[in-house]
Amino acid sequence: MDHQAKGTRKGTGGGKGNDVKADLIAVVVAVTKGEPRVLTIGQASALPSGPFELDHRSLQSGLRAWVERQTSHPLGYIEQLYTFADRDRIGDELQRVISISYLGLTREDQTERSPTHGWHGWYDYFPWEDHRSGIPAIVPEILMPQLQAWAEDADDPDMHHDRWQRATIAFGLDERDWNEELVLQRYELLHEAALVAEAKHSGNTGSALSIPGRPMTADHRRILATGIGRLRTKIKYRPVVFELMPATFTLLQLQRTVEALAGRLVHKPNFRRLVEQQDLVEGTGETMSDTGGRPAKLFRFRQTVLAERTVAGTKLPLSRA
Amino acid sequence: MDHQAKGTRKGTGGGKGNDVKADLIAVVVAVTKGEPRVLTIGQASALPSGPFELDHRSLQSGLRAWVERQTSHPLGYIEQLYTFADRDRIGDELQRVISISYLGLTREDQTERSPTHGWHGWYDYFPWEDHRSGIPAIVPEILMPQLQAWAEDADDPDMHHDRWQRATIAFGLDERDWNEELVLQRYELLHEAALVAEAKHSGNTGSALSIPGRPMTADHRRILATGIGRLRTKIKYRPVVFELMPATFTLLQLQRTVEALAGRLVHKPNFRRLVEQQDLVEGTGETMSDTGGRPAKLFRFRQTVLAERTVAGTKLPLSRA
DNA sequence: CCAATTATTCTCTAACTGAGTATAATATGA
DNA sequence: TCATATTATACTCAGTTAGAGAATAATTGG
Repeated sequence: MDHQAKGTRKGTGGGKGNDVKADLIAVVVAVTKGEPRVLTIGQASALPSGPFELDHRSLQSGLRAWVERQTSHPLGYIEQLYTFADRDRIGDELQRVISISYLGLTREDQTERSPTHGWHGWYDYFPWEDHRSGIPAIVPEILMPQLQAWAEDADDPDMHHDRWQRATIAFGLDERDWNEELVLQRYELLHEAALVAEAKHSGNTGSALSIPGRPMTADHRRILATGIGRLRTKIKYRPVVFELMPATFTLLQLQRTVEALAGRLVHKPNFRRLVEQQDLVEGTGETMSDTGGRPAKLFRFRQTVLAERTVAGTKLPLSRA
Repeated sequence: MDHQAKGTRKGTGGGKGNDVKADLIAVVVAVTKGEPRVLTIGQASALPSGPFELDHRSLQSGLRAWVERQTSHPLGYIEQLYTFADRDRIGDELQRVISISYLGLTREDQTERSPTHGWHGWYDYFPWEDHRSGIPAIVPEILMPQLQAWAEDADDPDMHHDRWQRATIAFGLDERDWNEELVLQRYELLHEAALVAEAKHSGNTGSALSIPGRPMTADHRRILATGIGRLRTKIKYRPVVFELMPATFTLLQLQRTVEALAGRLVHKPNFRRLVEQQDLVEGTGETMSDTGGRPAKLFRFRQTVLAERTVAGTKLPLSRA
């Protein structure tokens, strides 16, 4: 009954039939005591989220409002991640839901502890992603056999080959090395192979017991994977670790934070060299008497770097072993 | 220009008034005869777009449907860019519009020419972005003086300094070199300084005549800037140029395409070295008698690379001069 | 055949990376 | 007190890569 919008909109326009709900959803990350953690609500199984409302000034401010309402935790740096509109996000209504996801970085507020929200180590959700102490046992012992079985379960040889190749690429098998950025690819592969709890459409082949990692509501774990992947990529070329560090810190603390995010260790002397060469930090003059050993100099980030944040090339060395 | 927006306010069926319209909008790029071009509709002043509808299977397929309906041009590779929900995207209705933008890569169909759509060189919209023949005159002669004036127009010294610093970073002044990826930052800077036609809120200081680049509807030019920036970043580490090339090509053609996108020239021998070292291409055995001179070998992309597209590190050398 | 033009291959140097070693400054405990 | 463990910090070195330029090859057009 209502078409022919004059000028403004072409095709099917003014009708309510195509209206959607827009959800804002946040992956909020902090690193506490060398562990990367994510802000959750409910039983640690959901990310903070809520509808985009008319009185939100922008998507960003709407997101901030929701996170602060649900967790009373203020947000610093945020950046858009991805917009989803999957079929399986529709409830029993006919209406669709669009999810606009964001990545946020903060420092964890150590004082307060609330029943409405919590911080959880992100490797609880992705145990195969932490390679700081070598390849986690779960990879060769559980994931690879299951993925191989899944590949062999394919209909034709081409599909078999394709599945297995994707697995080897994603998990860095034969000759290839582990690429810590492929967090999303790995999760989606496991999802496709029905090895994560969220994938329970068709016949679950009794492998339910070996399903790895803590699951989340709806597609929240996929969104978390997106956020982790983005952050792992980003720390390599933009100085965003800042947002996760206290005002002053030792170089080892900085290194441990990077390692926590990347899920792999870096070569200490090379790390220092790069950080100092790039003038990312400056000494405060003070030192810190840490856990036994020579006291470490304290550093802070240089203001200039923050100013040029949009541009600066902050190559952090992420080497093997 | 308004229609009798029925039920769009508080009582949309099933909704509480927070429903939104979701628009899909596409930056479709091709490179023809060494010029990067973008697919437009209308008077070359709008990008293909349309509402996300209930019968679209996904955001991607909805976008494909709209582009093909409006331009009868099929899309190959597409990737999500960004989701906007600005105030100024609202018409005079109360309802909001969310724009989900995508980047698409194709080859231009040389045969057909239609009145409903067209291809336009993207440097028409961003004349300051093409540095293939050195710094365009418009930068030192028009943009920098205007930006300086804008900086000096600031309220306090801090703001002055901040504005000018952003300008020097974005346009690669004193000591810094031009960073071709900062397309969006530059456009937003010019927008903020009211140097582009789209920024006509407050008093336009008579500089209307010198406003550079062809404007677009609403914020389409900003979305185009986002797409160009993303593409310029991406060609450096992922083999996406493929999508823009014919089945076989010479190495110089490949180089010219990269240069067209990046808006800067590269060193020919180094370019070849990198492309060949990485096994991106393989010779077809044939050669091409080009425009006078030694015939060039023809190449095609290797299948393996396409398979590993998600992972491969395709470093293209983008040097100065 | 000569000049112009483009393709292709090589060379050289500076910079950067990955990895390992050496030295310095503190705490701890025999 | 002094050796030892522990962490911080500095230095070295080989292999690789990046930027730039030179040299050679195969054409076309006079």
